[in-house]
Amino acid sequence: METKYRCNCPFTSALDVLGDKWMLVIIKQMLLENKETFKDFTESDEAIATNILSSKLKQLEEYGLVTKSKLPNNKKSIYYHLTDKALDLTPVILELGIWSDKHLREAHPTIVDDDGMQLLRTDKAEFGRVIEGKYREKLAAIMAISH
Amino acid sequence: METKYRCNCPFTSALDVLGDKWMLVIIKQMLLENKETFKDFTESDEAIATNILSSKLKQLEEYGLVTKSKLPNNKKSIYYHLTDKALDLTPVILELGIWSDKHLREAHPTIVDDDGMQLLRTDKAEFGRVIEGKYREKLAAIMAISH
DNA sequence: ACTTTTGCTTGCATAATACAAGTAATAACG
DNA sequence: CGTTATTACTTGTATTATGCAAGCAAAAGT
Repeated sequence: METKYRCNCPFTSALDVLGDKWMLVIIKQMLLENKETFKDFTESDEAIATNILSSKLKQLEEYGLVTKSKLPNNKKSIYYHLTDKALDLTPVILELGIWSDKHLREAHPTIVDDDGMQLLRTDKAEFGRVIEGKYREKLAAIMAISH
Repeated sequence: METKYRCNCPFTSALDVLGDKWMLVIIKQMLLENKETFKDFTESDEAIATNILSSKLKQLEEYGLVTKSKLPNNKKSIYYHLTDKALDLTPVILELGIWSDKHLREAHPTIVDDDGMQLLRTDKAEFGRVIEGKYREKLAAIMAISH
């Protein structure tokens, strides 16, 4: 893969990497929904096809947004996790959620509105700290035992 | 057009609307680069094809992100502008820019780094206020004379 | 041993995007 | 007034991205 950047605009360049149907969704699933393995992703609500998932995970790796590891007690499963570069996309994802919460409910009334969304609405920074903290904890645990 | 939302996740739903190669780029061009007419867009660095531009502008209208107007002294040009719903995407666009600034320069060294980017880096909130303020001013001027 | 699970790949269908050309309605110019 | 240029598109075709179904090898479970 060799990304063709459309131009020198930083905003457009970000979208050259992330502007498709799946990249940010997969990152969100890892960050917010504890998805770690191939199977986890295939079972998610978004129902990504396995060939797309496979190719997107490869792209994410090439961009340095995702790394893989195996756990010693499980030779079958591969664990995917986010790098710091991907964790720095947290604000982008949060802002998308805030916008969605405010503007998409009219067209799409069944969008979830749980405690998490309420926290995001009332204290975005705290929401960000909480999820990033949780993710880093989990990551540390996995890294400690993976090889 | 009838958007198929993949699921009830607010983040994914935002990407059902915005997650493609062009939607956020066009919004950015209007917000940050004073693009207003069909011609403006075709002449931009991103070099969008006219058929894509046409279909994306239609989508943006249908989503309530863009409206059109004509100026009394010009029967040829159609002026496209952002709605409040689209202006609320400013934080998303800024966060994409911040991420790009921090992480994409290595892979794509020619990304611009001007006064605007410096302000974005050092004072995101101020950057947001400035560009949104400027846009609203311009919009008010156009609205005052359009029919 | 046999079956199931996991992490993929392959083949084919459809949808999104790209490129080139053409068109109708203005507007500008001689 | 007639000719040319500009603007906002559409149409046709090629290429790329995504979707769906099936298959497959390695590991795990029974």
